[in-house]
Amino acid sequence: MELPLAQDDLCVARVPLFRGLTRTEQEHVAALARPTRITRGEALYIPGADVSQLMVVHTGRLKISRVGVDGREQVVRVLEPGDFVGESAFLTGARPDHQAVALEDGSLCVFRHGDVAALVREHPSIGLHMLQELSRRLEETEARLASVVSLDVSARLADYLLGLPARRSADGLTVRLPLAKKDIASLLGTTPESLSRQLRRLAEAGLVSEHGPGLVTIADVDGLLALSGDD
Amino acid sequence: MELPLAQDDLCVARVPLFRGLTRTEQEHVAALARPTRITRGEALYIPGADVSQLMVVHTGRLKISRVGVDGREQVVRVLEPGDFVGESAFLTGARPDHQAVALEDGSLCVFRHGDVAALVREHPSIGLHMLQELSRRLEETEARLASVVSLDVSARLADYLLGLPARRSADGLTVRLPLAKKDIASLLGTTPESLSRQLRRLAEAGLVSEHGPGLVTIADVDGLLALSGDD
DNA sequence: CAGGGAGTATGATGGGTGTCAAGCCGGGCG
DNA sequence: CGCCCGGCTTGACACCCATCATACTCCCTG
Repeated sequence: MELPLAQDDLCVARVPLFRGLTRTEQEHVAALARPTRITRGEALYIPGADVSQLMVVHTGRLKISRVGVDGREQVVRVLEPGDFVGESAFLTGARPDHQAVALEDGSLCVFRHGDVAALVREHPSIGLHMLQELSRRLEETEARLASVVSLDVSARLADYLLGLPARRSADGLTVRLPLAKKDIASLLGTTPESLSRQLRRLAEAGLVSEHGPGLVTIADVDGLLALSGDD
Repeated sequence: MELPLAQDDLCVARVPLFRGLTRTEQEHVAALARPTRITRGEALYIPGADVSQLMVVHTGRLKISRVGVDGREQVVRVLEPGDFVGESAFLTGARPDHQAVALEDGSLCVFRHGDVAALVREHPSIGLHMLQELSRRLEETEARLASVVSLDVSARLADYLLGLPARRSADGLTVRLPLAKKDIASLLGTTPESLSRQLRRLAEAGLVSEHGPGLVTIADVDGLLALSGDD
């Protein structure tokens, strides 16, 4: 019984949702969590499913996406460790119009909605953290909407690259693309073809260069900044 | 002292945020509210302002919009009575990158952030209602993002018209456009010119017709549905 | 190891729509 | 009352970008 307990503990401790709780409170929360393994490509739920749990990502990443009437996929968001899904069913009772797929093997902490409701009432700070997270997501989505409407693909791509975690390297900053290019294209509201073309343009202009699988080094940060929404 | 109290009371009672509270609790909340009048065209706050209050719309409507680097306005959302703004500053401490302008004369109930925090801790249901509202907004914004990316202007316009509150009339359904057409265009992620053209197309196709100021009657609901995202 | 599917790159092409420009109309303010 | 500004419409034009098609590479699986 030692191992699963330790797992729960980790899950609860790392998550912003439960930050600020005392050790004992965290243990109480952990007792309600059901740890679950996920394998790459696995669908946690599909559109219209009855999601009755709040799922907190422990390790691995999830891709949330819609599928349009024509079957085309639209990436909504990518969940990293500490992020959660399933709150909207919990809050509004609505069925999701999107799906969640594991991008890689990983693990989740799953809570039943009823337990979450009790936790929120017992520990208002959990509700406040959820509010903060939803507010952050809303702002991010509004920003993406604005950029799709007002910026062309190259500007959105420049924005995206500049927003990635970067590492100093010999000839500038090096970033690792966290997603398949087709998914990045979808996130940016464009197609893989357009993304490929624009990335080549940036390379031809000497602003960036690609080496290897998903490794991009930014040679001219100011050049990219000028292309992007500026600010 | 009777009149202002009655105003506060109304404000609190009508708002989903404070639904489910007992009479005494509502009175307690009302005591913290500061009623404020707004006049058409007045800016409640501008980008970068220090918003230290949660504002609940009592009467009238507000337009939330961003202004791009080129000065072009992008409508984010329209607030109706019962809706609120200012929660993001309260939750994350961030300055807004958007502005709020009154679409018409009206009134607000304003709460100081500190009071809101206390209220949420005291009455968890308030926090839950805020969560529900943010979750709803997030879903709406994600839906708009998806539609801008995957639907053309005519489909978005059809969607929009079908989503408006309608009244049965002689030759179909009649809706009243709740916004200036330029604002509707912005909301749909397009330009006034394109909106005007597409609306004319719908009229030429016999699907809709315009009479008077912002009055549109939908002659062929199924025709519009076929144009829109279907479902 | 060979097959196959998915992801990606590149080219050609057409269409939707943003942009610029001009004109119209209505309402608000002086 | 009449000016004038802002919203709206219509037209012409260009261009970005989605689409279709093809080909290449890599990884995974049988």
